[in-house]
Amino acid sequence: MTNISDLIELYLKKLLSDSLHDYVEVQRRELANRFNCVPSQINYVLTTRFSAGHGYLVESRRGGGGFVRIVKLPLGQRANLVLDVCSLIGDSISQTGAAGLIRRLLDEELITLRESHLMQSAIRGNILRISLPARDQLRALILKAMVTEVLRN
Amino acid sequence: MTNISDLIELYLKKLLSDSLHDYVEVQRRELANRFNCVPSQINYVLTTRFSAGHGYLVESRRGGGGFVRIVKLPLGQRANLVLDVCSLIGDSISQTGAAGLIRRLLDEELITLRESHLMQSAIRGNILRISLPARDQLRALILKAMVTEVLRN
DNA sequence: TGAATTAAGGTCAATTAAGGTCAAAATATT
DNA sequence: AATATTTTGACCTTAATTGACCTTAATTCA
Repeated sequence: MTNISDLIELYLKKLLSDSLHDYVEVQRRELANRFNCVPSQINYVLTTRFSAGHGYLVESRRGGGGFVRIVKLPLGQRANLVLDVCSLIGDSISQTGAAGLIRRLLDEELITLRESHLMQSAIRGNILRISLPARDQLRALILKAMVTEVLRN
Repeated sequence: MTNISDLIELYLKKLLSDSLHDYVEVQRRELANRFNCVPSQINYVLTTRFSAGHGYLVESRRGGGGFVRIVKLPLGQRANLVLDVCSLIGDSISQTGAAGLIRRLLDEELITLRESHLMQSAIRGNILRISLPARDQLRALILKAMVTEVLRN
């Protein structure tokens, strides 16, 4: 791991975790200077390691007194997301209904592929072997517990 | 045993056993240079001697500052692990028993923290609200399904 | 005030530095 | 001799680094 980009990434993440806020502000020039690289390498690091997909938001301002602000987006920002999903589940849900919902969470990148598999496996009909009205109710309970767990924070 | 591949294999295994971690990082170019062979011979050694079947995991990165990381998988991380864990669970398991097992999977880094939370939430007693002998049986079924899902591959 | 200057940051393409694949040739084994 | 394993090299893909040129904002000064 002798490349500069990784070092810059680490440095910025340290700044972020040391910060009292959920963001950090730096100067591109100053940073480039500190790491002995050209300024555009900072942009390279920002786009390859601090993209929205990585959970970051980068804002900047040019000109005198310019800066680069890196904001760490708390995962699943919307506070009522868990409530929304839980009310979507209700107190009874079919296996296909549950599958579709888990799929949506995956598409929204709120859970990983492994997590989606994990959740699917826990609520399959051949596992929850009890008679039908109760089975869908139990599935709803388990699914809501898992969603609440994984979407919080 | 005068072929280069064997020497490279030995060299890498020595690096691994000398390492403080369960992995070692090398540069393909550098290694090829050290053994006076073409870089692709390193790949040959990796695929013939450090495959998953041999209990190793190989990751790599291209480009500047690229590397090859060889991870030695802890014994038993292979296919029969699922069987072992499942027989450990049996056909009935208490909540504390399940919690301990999930904790162990986490410690062994077979699952992530989030995944462990996910699994715990799915088998809690207040979720599985049915009378007692049946509840532990249901928990065993769910847990085995989840473990099988997440540990395969 | 308004133009010139200075001080930032942005874009993009070229270059460099890795690692990957695959199949042919060479060598060992059976 | 036939088969399996090892060695080699040509060609490919990905990631990092660099630099030339562009845009925007603040400051200075005529």
